[in-house]
Amino acid sequence: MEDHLYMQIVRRLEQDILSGMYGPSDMLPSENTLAARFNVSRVTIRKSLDILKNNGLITAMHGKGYFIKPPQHNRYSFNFDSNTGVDFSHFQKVEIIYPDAETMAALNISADRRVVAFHRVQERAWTPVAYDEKFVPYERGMPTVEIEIKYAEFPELLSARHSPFLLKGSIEIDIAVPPDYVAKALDVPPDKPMLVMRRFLRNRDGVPYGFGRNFLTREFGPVTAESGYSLTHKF
Amino acid sequence: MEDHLYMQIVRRLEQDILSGMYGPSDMLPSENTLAARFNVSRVTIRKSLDILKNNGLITAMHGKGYFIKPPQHNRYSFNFDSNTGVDFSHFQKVEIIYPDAETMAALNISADRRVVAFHRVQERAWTPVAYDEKFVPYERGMPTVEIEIKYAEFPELLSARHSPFLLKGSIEIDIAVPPDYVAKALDVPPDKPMLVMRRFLRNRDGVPYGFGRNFLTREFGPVTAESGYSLTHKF
DNA sequence: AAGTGGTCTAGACCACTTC
DNA sequence: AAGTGGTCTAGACCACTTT
Repeated sequence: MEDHLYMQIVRRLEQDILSGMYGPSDMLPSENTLAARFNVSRVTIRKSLDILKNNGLITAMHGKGYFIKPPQHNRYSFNFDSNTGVDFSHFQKVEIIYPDAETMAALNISADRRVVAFHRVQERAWTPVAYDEKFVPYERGMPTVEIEIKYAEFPELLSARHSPFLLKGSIEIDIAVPPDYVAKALDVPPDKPMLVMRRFLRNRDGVPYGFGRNFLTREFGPVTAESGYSLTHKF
Repeated sequence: MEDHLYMQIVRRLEQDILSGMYGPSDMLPSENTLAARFNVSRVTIRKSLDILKNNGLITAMHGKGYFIKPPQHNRYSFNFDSNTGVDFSHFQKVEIIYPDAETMAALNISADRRVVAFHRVQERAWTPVAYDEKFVPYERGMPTVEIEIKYAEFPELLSARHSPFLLKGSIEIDIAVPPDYVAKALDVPPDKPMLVMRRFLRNRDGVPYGFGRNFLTREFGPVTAESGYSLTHKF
């Protein structure tokens, strides 16, 4: 338990709000009222209210007051670890190849430019549930493939060589027929569409740095995302 | 342009960090140093640093200092509006029906309990690209279907009747064969799997309040999500 | 001991809203 | 004019890390 004043107040107000003490779009007591009630300075109250604001419980209106805010259900977020829902990551191979059409487009490179490809099968309970492949443009003077293996993570591989904090990531969740080698490795029938997560890493100027595909079997299950408040503690 | 001191400082530090002035896991100058440099009080500097902290650019270590934080690419978020990527929402019908197996499970109700179902086809450029259906347990004393129509949004419908700030939302993105009436309405071949987003609304105790399915055609495109810093302004 | 971030205070002034 | 949130200050004390 945190024993800081502002945290106590945050938890207290959280409880009050979630318990329905205030109706939707009701007003909270003013900063000065709250400061007096909790016997703290206005600065401390403001710190508490700031946290509630950031967590989406309330919004402040200048000159009016603080209002209860219904949870927003239009922004969803989910974790992607390339390890979530996976017991074991069976490394397949690293190779330097000419990219397929999709990889070419994703990395914005021409057909004669080769890429380093990392392949692995992801298992759960000794059953393959996903296939993950990552592509990085191959550059002369790159460390040998053997050395790359220990950087086989993505984007960690890139972080080691480029300014990591310049990178922006995005994911596209789609449905696609996997390449034959993926279907074979996952032991699923070919020509059957699968859930696929395409990952893109770009720098701030939009220049692609890496591209990855993650094919998920039925056993893997759906991709799940959540919305609503973020609370400082559970009830 | 904001002319507040703390915002000027935030933008300035953002630029410095993103331009690569500090290496990864480098230290920022101390609060006192920054306060002196920008000629503001320590409180103001802390407010600026707090914002950078919340946006994921830095982390503070007690007794040590502030450190540049590489962007995290394991948490992704996306918008779901049931209107994004859609021009026009063609309302199909509202009906009170007995639920299918999936809806029964999602709403945790028995087979003899009826549900109110809302159907609509979502179009882009006069072409159907998605089918959206929502299910709510039917209760005696509910307003008539005609009245419900104006609440045909989801979860707004529920918000009006239940404590809205008690609701938690989640989405499952999956691949599924649509029901015949969906395939027909979207003019896609039956028995072909589609991208589907299942939406769940529960209260804080996990009790289901609403369930929805959103079938996306190939024309709709992938679901896209983003990771990385959240910046206070664009460069 | 010196430096760092973390908490908290009392008070000033401003901008906005309501009466 | 009174009340509200928003910005900013100077200063105190604490907890943690380094030297």
